[in-house]
Order: sequence, then structure tokens, then C-alpha cells
Amino acid sequence: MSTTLPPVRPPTLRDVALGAGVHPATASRALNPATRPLVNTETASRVLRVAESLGYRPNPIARSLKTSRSATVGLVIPDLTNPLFPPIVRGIEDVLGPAGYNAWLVNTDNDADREESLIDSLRSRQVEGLIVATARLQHPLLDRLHAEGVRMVLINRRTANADLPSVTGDDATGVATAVAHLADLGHRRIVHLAGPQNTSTGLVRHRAFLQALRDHGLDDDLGLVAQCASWSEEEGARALRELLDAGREFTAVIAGNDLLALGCYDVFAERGIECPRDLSVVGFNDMPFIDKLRPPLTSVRVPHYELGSEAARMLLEGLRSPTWQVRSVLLPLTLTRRQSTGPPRHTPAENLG
Amino acid sequence: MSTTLPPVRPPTLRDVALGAGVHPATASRALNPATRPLVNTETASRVLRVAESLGYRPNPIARSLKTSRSATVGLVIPDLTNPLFPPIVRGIEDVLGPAGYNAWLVNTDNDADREESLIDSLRSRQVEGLIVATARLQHPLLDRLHAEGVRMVLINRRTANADLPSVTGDDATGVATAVAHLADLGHRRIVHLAGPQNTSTGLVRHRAFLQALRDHGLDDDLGLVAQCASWSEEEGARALRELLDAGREFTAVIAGNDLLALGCYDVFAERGIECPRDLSVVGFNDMPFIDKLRPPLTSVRVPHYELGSEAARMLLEGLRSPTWQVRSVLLPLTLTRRQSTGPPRHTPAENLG
DNA sequence: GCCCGTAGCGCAATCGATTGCGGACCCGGT
DNA sequence: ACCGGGTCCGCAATCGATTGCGCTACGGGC
Repeated sequence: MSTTLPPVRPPTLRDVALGAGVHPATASRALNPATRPLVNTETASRVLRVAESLGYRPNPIARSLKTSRSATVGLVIPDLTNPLFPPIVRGIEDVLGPAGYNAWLVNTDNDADREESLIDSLRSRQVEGLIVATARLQHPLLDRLHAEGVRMVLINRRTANADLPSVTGDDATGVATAVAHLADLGHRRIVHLAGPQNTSTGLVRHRAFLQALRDHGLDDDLGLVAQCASWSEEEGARALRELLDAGREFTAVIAGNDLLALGCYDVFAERGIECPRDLSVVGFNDMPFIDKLRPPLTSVRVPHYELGSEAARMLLEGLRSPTWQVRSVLLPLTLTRRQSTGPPRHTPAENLG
Repeated sequence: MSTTLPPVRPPTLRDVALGAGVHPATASRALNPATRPLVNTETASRVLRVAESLGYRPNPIARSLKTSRSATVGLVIPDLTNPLFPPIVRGIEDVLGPAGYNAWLVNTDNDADREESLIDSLRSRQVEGLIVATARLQHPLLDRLHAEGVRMVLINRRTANADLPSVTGDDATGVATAVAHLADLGHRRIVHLAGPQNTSTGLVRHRAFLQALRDHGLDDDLGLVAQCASWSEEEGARALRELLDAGREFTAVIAGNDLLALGCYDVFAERGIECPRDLSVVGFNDMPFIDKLRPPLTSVRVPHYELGSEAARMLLEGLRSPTWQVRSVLLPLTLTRRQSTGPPRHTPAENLG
């Protein structure tokens, strides 16, 4: 007759210790490679055997409570359904996982209050560091966290405060490459759909665009930039319509990102504009499936997966060393040429409309 | 002269109790709405005031250790970069969040070993339940978990074992709608690119396809189904090529999902097939951006966000009630008609090749 | 004036693992 | 026989919150 079993409680350290005939403290030391030298080799292997046979798995919650470490980092992104982010997340997880860490993911929906409360809850869950993809140029919350000594890496976007370590694409060079590509094709009047100027990506791409025009001896007429209030299809469409309606003359568009470029496609359909014959378009990011569009979109490729993995590596490094060399990394971008760009049909002087 | 402060330790329950001049136990009861009636109203509000002023936040780790609840559920998906999943994840989080729960996400990459070890690690982190999107028809691991009493909801796919609660789309009706649409357009010979038959979605759609053909008085020749080994573009392309090379006669394709349909687009480009003039295609899932393809893809829309939110609601219910009424839900699907489907150019008897 | 019911709170154990401190023991040297 | 120095290991506190149990008052009923 067997003793009655409590509903299959998973084995604890105490159970292992009992089985091996040692004190829980000894079992703990035997199980931890770092403290194993403190216990007799034979005892240690006995403990390990028992742990194995019992299927013992340390309780990370109890461990966290005592050590106040959680083997977890917080991952703050605007919105997971934006196709930009899944590859970033995978890149992060693929580095964190082998290092014994996990990522805890939250979506802020670009809402600053939500962001603050979510980061709060991450911190109370003892995350050891943060990877933040929601940086705005002015971002008091992030400045404050940094001042409090929170380990943190910005990804994809940066703040104006360069003290915060970051991993981003080399947007300036990316834009320059796009302008060079269009100039090579013969375009002389190129417009830019600029993303939100309170984000580093929006601002840097905008400035780089103007600089690149000058470098190619092209006119940097301010009317050749349209501001978009958000990185969305709708805003891209709105901005392009505005430029067309204003009667601006141009033969190519550099969109601040692929979603803005998608908005352009909507306008093409609306107004019977043929791309690239009437108008060339370059996107930014090279999102998944963008090569299946009509026509396939030429886009500046951003290595999102690598952005993620690099940020994770950087954060892990920061977590290990108490004194952390803050640095920021720019990853190189490349232009993926597809069929949305071609030589201009009109001479620069002609009006498209 | 101030006493030296330890590096800003966040306030604990003990600090609150001290400040309010009560025992930690009383403070705990005052803070918890469920036990608050046990303490004098005035005392309770004093505790709340002190907690507020100290910025007290309960330590979820300590709480979890004691209560062995974690306010966390595990979310097991194959691969976050598959555009199917982000909306599901958002649906889940949007329900879990307000209920005080969080989701812990893992990617299995469709690897059974990886899946097992990830679920293991989720369980050792005390997740209270699982939402699983990686079900295969035969899935001993899930059967075992269910037998062990793990709270679990399957999403998107099911197992053969109907004991496991699930939330999926009504695939059979969805396929029937697609077949009806094509039949209405005049198609008589329709092929199906069937997804992996070890998944419920693959099998159900396949069977429903054959049934729908019969219902419409169409030939259900077995040669009109091509098997795909995975839900990928490459497999979709391979399968379509195979059908074409075999000289099969058909005017329309129902792809097991949108990725398989994308593979068809690749073959169209390769072989100069014009869609929908030469061949109509229907996808399945209605992924984001699929309306931007060339031509925009007709697809059976699956409400992924709702799949997620419904699964989360169901799981929460299961977590609250000790006796759980297991049930499974089929969400209705609708056909989104776009330009990849049109009337057949050839009579059924003619060969496309 | 005595007893009992009840409201309000405190005591201490508990969840499971970690770790500083010190005790037991062994061994060799003198 | 005694001592010093290691090696191994156990004791007990600790992380922070929760909770069963029981104590103290107080008030009303007889």
C-alpha cells in the first residue's frame, strides 16, 4: 500500500537533498557549477544523479527572490503587428536564449502613458535590462531611467541624448545610396516623404536627404519634402497627394519607410499613375513581402534581425560588467533594387500633372 | 548628517507597515481588495496612503513564490515572423492585460524538441496556463500536458484529440465558400495546394475541398490536389509547378494558405502566366499587405485578432474555475474578393499548358 | 457581574533557493 | 599529545509577501 501522494508536487531542492542524504545548502552548491568546487566531488555527483533522477528543475521564482536577478530583459516595442518588429524580436531572442535569458515583450502602441506603466511593471518584475524600440528624440522617461542606472539599449531609433547606447541602421548613408541610385537613373527632381521629426529615423533621413541632394548638385528646394505625422500608409498617401495637388514637379519619391511607400501605391492606383514610368519610388526597411508588390518595391534594406541580435549582445555585455562602456552602433544598410525605380520619362522641367 | 542609504532599495511591504504603524500582515490585507474587509476601514486607508506616498509596488516574484501563481500564461507559437501570428498575439495580450495577466512568448520554429524544452521552461516559471499555436494532429506532448491537468487552449490548429479546448477558424466552411466563389465564376476544374496533413488546418481544408467539389457536382479527381510539405512559398511554388508539369487541366487554384499562394505568384512570373486571366488563385488567411500584391489576392479571411482574444478569454475562464468545461470554438470565416480571381478563359476541357 | 460573539490585528510559518559563518573532522608536523 | 590548516558540509537567516491561527478588546444579553 503506497502512501498517499500530494498532487504531484514538482521536486524541490529539499527533495534532492533528502534523496542524496545531504543538507539543501550542499545540494544547492553541488548543483551550481560556480560553487561546485566547494563540495566533495563524489557528493556532488551523487546530488547530480539524484536531481537528474527526480527530474529536479530549480524554481526560478524562488531563485529570483533571493538573488534579485531574473534572467529576463524587457523588450519595449510600439506594435508587434508592424512587420518591422518580428525580425528584431527574433534576433534578440536568438541571442538571449542561449545566454540563459528571456525577453519579456510589451506593446506601447506609441502611447507615452502606456509606455511608462508598462516599463514600470517590467521593472517590478525585476527585469535586468531593457531593449527599447520606442525612442523619441526628446524622451524624458528614458533619460530618467538611464540616470537611475537602468541597463538599457535603444534599438532602431535613438534619442537626442547620445549617452544612451543604441543599435540603429546607418540611415544617412542609406538615404545617400537611394539618392545616388535615382540620380544615376537620371532623376533631377526627387521628393522625400519625411517621417515624424520627433524620431531620430525621421529626422536623420530627412537631413540626409537634403544633404545628398546638395552633394549631387541637385536643388534642395524645401517644397520637395512633405512631412508625415506618422509612419503609416494613410500618411504616405496623404503626403503624396498633397505634393501632386500643389503642382510640384518631380519624377521620384524617397519614402521615409515602406509603409509610406505603400501609401504612394494607393495614390498611383487612384490617379492612374504608372510606376516607375511616371514616378519612381524608393522605400525604406525592405519589409517582408515587399518584393511581391506591384511593382516590387526598391527599398533600403535594414538588417532588422541583426539589429536585434546586436542589441541583445550589447545588453548582455552591460549586464555582466558593472562598469559599462556605453557605445552606439550603426549597422550598414544596402539598397535592394527592384522594379519601382527606373529612368524618368519626363525631363525635369516638365510637370507631371 | 544623514544616515548612509543603501542604493535606493524599492519599498517593501515591511516599509509600508512600519510607516503605517501596523504589522506587515495587516498591511498585506489592507492592500489586497479581497481581504481588505478584514481590517478596520480607517487602518486600511492609512496603509493605502502610506503605500501610495512611498510608491510601494508589490514584488510579484515574492508573491508568486508564496501563492505559486504568476499572473502569466505561456504563448507557444512556431515563428513570430510569420505574419499570421502578430495579430493573434495582440488579441491575446489585449485580453490578458486588463485581467492582470501577461503573456510569455516562445518560438518553437516547428521543432518538437525545442517545443518541449520551451514548454518545460515556461512551466518552471510557473505559468498558469498555455495558449498553443503549434498543434499537430498527433501530439503526444500536448496530450500528456492535458492529462497532467495543465490549463491549455489550442489556437488556429487543433489536435486529433478533441478533449483539448481550441479556438480555430471554421476552415471547412471557408473552403466551401472559396469553391462556391470559383464555381460561380464558371470554374469547373479547380486544384488545391494542400498544406501539411499532420496539421488540422491542412487536413480539414483538404477534406473540405473534396467535399465542396462533390457538392458542386464537380470532379473530385485526386490528381487535383497537390501536397505541400510545409506552409511556405517554396512549397507552394513547387506544388504548382508539379501540377503544371504533369499536364493537369485546371483554371483555378485554392491554396492552403497565403504563403502557398505567394509561391504561385512566383510561378506565374516564371512562366508568364497571367492571373486571373490564365489562372485564378484563392489564398487563405488574408494576411496583412496581401491586398497590395500583383494582383491583389482573393483570400479567405481568418479573424486572427479575434482568435487570439477568444482563446485568451477561454483560458482565463479556465484559470478561474477549478472545474473547467472544455469546449472548442470555431470562428466564422469570410471570403475577401480581390483581383486574383475571375472567370476562366478556357473551357474546362482545354489544357492550360 | 458574567459569558460569549465578533471585529481587528499580530505572530510565525511558509513558498524554494542561496549564502555567510562556523563547526567537525582529518592530516601532517613537532 | 597538541596544534594549525584545509576540506566539506550544515545551520540558520534571508529575499518579500501571504495566510492560518489565535489573542485582545469591546459590547451586548441575561
